Amino acid sequence: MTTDQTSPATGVKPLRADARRNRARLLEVAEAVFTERGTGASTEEIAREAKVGIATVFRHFPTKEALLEAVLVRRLERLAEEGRRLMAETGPTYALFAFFDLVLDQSPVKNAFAAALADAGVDVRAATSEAGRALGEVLTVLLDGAQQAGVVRRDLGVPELTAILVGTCRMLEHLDGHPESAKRARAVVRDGLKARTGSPEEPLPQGGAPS
Amino acid sequence: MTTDQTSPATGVKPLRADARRNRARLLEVAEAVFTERGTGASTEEIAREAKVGIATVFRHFPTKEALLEAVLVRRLERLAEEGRRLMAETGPTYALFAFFDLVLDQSPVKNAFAAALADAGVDVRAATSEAGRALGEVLTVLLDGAQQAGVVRRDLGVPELTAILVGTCRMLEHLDGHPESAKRARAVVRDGLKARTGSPEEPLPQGGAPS
Amino acid sequence: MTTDQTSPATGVKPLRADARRNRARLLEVAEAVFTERGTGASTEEIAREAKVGIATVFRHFPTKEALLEAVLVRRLERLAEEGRRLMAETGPTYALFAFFDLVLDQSPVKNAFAAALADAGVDVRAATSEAGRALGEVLTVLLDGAQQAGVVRRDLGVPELTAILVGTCRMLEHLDGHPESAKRARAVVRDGLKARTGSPEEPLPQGGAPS
Amino acid sequence: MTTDQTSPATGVKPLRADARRNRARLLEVAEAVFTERGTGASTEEIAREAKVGIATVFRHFPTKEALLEAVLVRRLERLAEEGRRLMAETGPTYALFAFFDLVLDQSPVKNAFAAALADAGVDVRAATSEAGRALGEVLTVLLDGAQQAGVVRRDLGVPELTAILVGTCRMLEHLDGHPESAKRARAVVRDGLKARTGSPEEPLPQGGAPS
DNA sequence: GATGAATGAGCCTTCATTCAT
DNA sequence: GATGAATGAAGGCTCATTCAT
Repeated sequence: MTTDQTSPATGVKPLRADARRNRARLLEVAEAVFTERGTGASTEEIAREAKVGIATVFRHFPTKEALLEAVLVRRLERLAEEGRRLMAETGPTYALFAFFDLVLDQSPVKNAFAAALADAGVDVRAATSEAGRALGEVLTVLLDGAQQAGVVRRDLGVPELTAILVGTCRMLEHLDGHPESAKRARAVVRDGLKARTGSPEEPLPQGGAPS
Repeated sequence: MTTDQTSPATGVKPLRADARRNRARLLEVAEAVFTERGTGASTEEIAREAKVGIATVFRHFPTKEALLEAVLVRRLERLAEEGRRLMAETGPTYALFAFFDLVLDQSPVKNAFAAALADAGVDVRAATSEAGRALGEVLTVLLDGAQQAGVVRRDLGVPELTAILVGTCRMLEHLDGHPESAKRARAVVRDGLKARTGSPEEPLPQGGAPS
Repeated sequence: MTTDQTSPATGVKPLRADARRNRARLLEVAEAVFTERGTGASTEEIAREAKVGIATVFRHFPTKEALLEAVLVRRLERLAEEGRRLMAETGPTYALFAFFDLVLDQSPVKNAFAAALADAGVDVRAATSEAGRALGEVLTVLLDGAQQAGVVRRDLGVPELTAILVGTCRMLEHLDGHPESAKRARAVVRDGLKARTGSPEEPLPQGGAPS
Repeated sequence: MTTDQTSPATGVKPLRADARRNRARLLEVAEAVFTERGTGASTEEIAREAKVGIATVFRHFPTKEALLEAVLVRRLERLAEEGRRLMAETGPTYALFAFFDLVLDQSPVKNAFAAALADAGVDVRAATSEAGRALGEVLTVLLDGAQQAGVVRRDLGVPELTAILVGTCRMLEHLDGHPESAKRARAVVRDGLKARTGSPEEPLPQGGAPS
């Protein structure tokens, strides 16, 4: 489900076998390179690392920005998938926290999830994208579950949740190499998310911020 | 106190009047441009915006990185100053939260405090720099005060605090244009910072401190 | 022999036809431009003269210095080749003088052999380079031959020879446009090279060697 | 005679005391810097080393080229003076060789006499300059003396002599750090200059090359 | 007359993107 | 469809030279 390859209704001509392989490898490599060297990494470097001619990159992704977007989409898709999995495996009470941990546990350097989201205004489009919406739905389910279970304060919606996740990524990035400190910073956010006993927050109004 | 112009003992030759004006304007403009367009903004653009020849920029800051650093230092100095002021005006119990609010209230776009800190490895040097150390001291005082007053959990140190501040900036950046959501995200962090165990009697300041 | 195009064992990927053409043209043009306007000539000018985009120059030679070095290497290679040829065709007695004449006969303007050798410390690496060593060997053979034949003083080695050649280039450069004077200056050096003591019977070649 | 300062007939307004001092120091420093770092050394560096504002340099020498020329002229003047001295002290037989040695003994690095002469076409004007002509006359005397004394071949004129001197500088520059080799190279030139016994060269025609 | 800040042209180099093979 | 060479627009930085103090 991650990469559409044979879905008959997409209207996209099915790629040749090698082309599909190239595309997949490119995405893989691009993700690695972008997260390691930042989005400023050169297209040529990605091509080299993927052992592909530069022109091949541009055949698959007409623009560097398109490549970035594709990488982001893949990430969002994967996150949505993992969210669904956690919901099923862990149950509503803990799934949200498990999801948080899962995202944050990715090496902070590798975790340019945030960076990718914010960079170059790509996020705007990403939010409206299919993948963005799908992830939004998953997050909604996770959040609802946790709130129903009474373990997360009720005044939060998906937009806040996303922002908090992104911000926490940044925190940990800043504390890279200091695991003890990182642990404490995470505790701060986790405790802040918890439903506060004896202070019933007003419920969320509908429709507010970007997902 | 920010710009020495008559201090007799600094050892730095006092700049000519016009030069000082240009330098100041450059820093101002550079801060604006860097925060608006990111640190990738071209030196030439800054020169243009400051109505100055490109060489003038390089006369004042021999390197783009030097310019970035200068902007950052200025910011750190300002923050330290404001921290000191808040401590004096607001008292130890509320000063830390007031400082947080003050930092976060700066237009999130302008608040590339985080970005500047993280970018280009500048932060490393910045941390060791005079300005970084000064700010560190102020933060220490603020944090100690709040912890002594029992309003902030005791397992936090300045590094965690800084990271949390940076991360929260990011959060709000992500929620730019959605003040209600931003308010809630801030509440999450604020609550997370509060001392947890057995101190329900200590009322937390609501939405900042009296100023 | 100068440019390998089909040699199967070089390990360097054979360039595409057009690329090879460009590379060759670039070297040609660069040699001309550098010798005419000095090594300070701009890369852009070379690109323009070669009717090539500036980036093409940098694709072939990642650095201006690399380009300079390539030009120099080519020169050294050519010289070594000609030295070998002269040795074979002219014989040990006259080959060295013939080589001198050949080098000096190149239009003095074009003869920045010296300039290239001395400029920018490139010479250091050049001397250790393959090409430098090859030329050194050829010179050794030429010199040995001439000394064995008794036509060149025995207190000279290759280093002195090289320096004398370079210096004589400079002389002639200085006398460009005045062939009579140049001829006399050459005679001075030639006579100075001759074996001095007790070998008057060996007649020196007049004005070069039979070719 | 080296620097005209009070000569009433030059038409140049006599400089203020400090101005004259500055001019002298500038020439001194410029000579040092140019010979050490090459003529590419920046004007600003010279100003700094001379402890003078950059504008002062341009007040005295309206152009970098003008400065270079002035340095060269000073050199030529000094050389002429030393030539005269040697003629007087050493006598016609040895004066020319002494002059050669004197020039060549200057540290080859410092001996950008050649470089300066050749660079930027300055030499052309220099040759026609007062200083150039003066040096030419001295050289004529030296050469004539040596030829009359029978220690230098008769087919040489001043142009050839100059070129040989320049070229020999280059030789030694190339052999910098190898005094033994340098000594041998010098011997080659010296021997080449000597009158050859039993091969009476044809006398020089009048008027041939630049001085 | 001295100073040093300002200037803009120019240099080397990089990079996303297009074109010929 | 893949390849890699070619392209030109920037970008950071330097330097001779001019201008205001």
